[in-house]
Formats: sequence, structure tokens, C-alpha cells
Amino acid sequence: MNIGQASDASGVSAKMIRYYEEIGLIRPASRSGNNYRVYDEEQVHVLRFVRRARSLGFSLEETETLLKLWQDKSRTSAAVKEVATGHIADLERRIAEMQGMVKTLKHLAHCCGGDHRPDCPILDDLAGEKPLHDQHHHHEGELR
Amino acid sequence: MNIGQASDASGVSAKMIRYYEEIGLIRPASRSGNNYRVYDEEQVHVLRFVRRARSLGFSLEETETLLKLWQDKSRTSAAVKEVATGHIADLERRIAEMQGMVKTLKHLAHCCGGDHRPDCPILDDLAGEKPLHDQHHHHEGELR
DNA sequence: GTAAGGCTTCCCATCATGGGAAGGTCAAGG
DNA sequence: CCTTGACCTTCCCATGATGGGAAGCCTTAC
Repeated sequence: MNIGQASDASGVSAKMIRYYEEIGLIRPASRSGNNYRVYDEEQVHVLRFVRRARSLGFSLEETETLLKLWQDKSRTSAAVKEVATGHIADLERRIAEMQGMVKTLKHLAHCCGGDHRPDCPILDDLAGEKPLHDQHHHHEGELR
Repeated sequence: MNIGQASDASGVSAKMIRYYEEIGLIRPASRSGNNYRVYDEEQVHVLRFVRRARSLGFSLEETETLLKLWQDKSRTSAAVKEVATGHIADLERRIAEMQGMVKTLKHLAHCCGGDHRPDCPILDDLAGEKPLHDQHHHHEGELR
């Protein structure tokens, strides 16, 4: 199986397969006579593992850790769980950060007329002016 | 005011001030005889605007748009609001994506013993095996 | 005079991915 | 046999926003 077929079978682009090999995430593929990379089902399985880990937001470094644990038959599920819970915490931190932004932005947008006039509490906030005392133009709740 | 003072006054690192100038986000600072960049209160105000926009997650491109709207006295608040709502939608999309990851990961972690044994539904999922039928080890709800 | 600290530019690294060029290889079909 | 097209190879560059650090200039204080 060449890299194109491995890519189709795994859902990982050929570009990324080469990159993962380069950074040592996956073992270098063996080469056929024409210097083409050759893959078997097992390698494709590894690639799918990587793709799934990436789709759950694990970094390549975390993915490498998980990959090693997967291949280590004497691993403990505690070790795996620790990686996962660490990642969950990271995601939740980032989610909370973005939710804070959304909350502020929705409040500002809610207070913004959104009309032809130039007055805009959003710009006022960015400019550090007029702390905004909820004197909004709308009365239909757009928040929540 | 030199770049260091402007940095302290605005909360934007000197490195970033130079970068923002380089990419055209802010106007090139005038230079004093020794070729040092010189800033006044107005420039610092602009830098604070940028910092605030960044802290709300606006990209530098969006920040540039907002900066131009801020300086354009004939802007409409509708134009500003559109940028903000677009950004809110983007944030919410990313939040939803990450929440999906968290949901899956919490489920998997919940079903993982987290003990000395190697069996691990997290790895099984990543490997694309055993679709997981909620046969978890825990009974205290960790989800939600 | 020299040391410290601030300024300048320039290059490199991050993280994960894609784009594209230049060139080798292979299979099918004229 | 030769061309065409679809692969493959490596190498370089770009993204977005930021930081690190080197080499060298300027100023101020001791």
C-alpha cells in the first residue's frame, strides 16, 4: 500500500503522514524499490489512532504519549486516564475563557443599536471609555 | 515616550508593538534623533484598544477592522455590531466543538477504571475498537 | 571609562497544517 | 516506443500571534 492509499484508508493526509514520520510520532515506513513508502494494515491502524486522538483535541505530544501507552501492554489504565483528564481540564479552561469573551461580547452587542448611527458601546468598551451601565437600545433579550 | 514606557502604559509588549507596526495594524511611530520610536498618549490609547480587542479574542485582522471603524467618525454601529456578532458566532462554534470533545472524553474517562490494569476504554476508542456500551467501572456520576 | 539598561534590527521557534515546485516512477493507451 | 497522467519523492514557504535571543548602538550614572 502506497501513501495515497494509506491516506485514504486512515483519513490522514499524505502530507501529515510524512510529517508524523519526520517528527518521530510514527515509525518510518519501509520503502519499496522505487523509494515509495509502503504501508500495511497495522500502520493504517496507527494512523487512524492518531487521527481519532487529534479529533478529540489531543496535541501531537499527547497523542504520542497515548500511542506509546497503547502499544505498551504493561501500561496501567490510570496512566491513560491521567492524560485524558489533563486534556479535559485544558479544554474546560479554554472553553471557560471563550465563554467569558462571549458573555462580554453578547452584552456589548446587546447594548449596541446596530443602526446607521456611529455611537457604539462596543467601540466605547474597546476604547476603555464609558463603562456601560446597561443603557441598551434593545429590549428583546438577546442574551442567553 | 519610548517603546518601553508605551509598553508599560498599554500592556502590549514592545515586541508586539513593533510587530503591529510592521504588519500595518498601527501607524509607524515617529522616531527621535537616536532612531528610537516615540509614542504619545494617543498612540498608547490605540495600543490599549488593540489589547482589549485581542483579550476579547478578536483576530488581528478583525482588530484592524474595528480600529478603522473606531477612527472613522462616519461609521455605523451596525458595521461594528456585525464584526462582533461574527466573532461571537465563531467563538460559539469553537466552544461547541470543544464541548463535544469534552463530552466524549468525560464519558470515556468515566468508563475507564483508572487503576493498575491495562484494559482501557479510552485506548479502545482511539483504536476504533469496542464501541463502548456504557459498561463503566464507576457508579458515581462524573458526567455533567 | 565602563557598566547597566534600553533601544535597534534580524533570525529563529512555536503548533499543525497546507501549498506548490522540481523531479523521479509507473501504468495505460496511442 | 513514446506520451500522458497520476502517482510518488524532497525541499521550501506560509499561516497566526507571540516570545527568545544575538549583535550592535545610545544614554546615563558612577
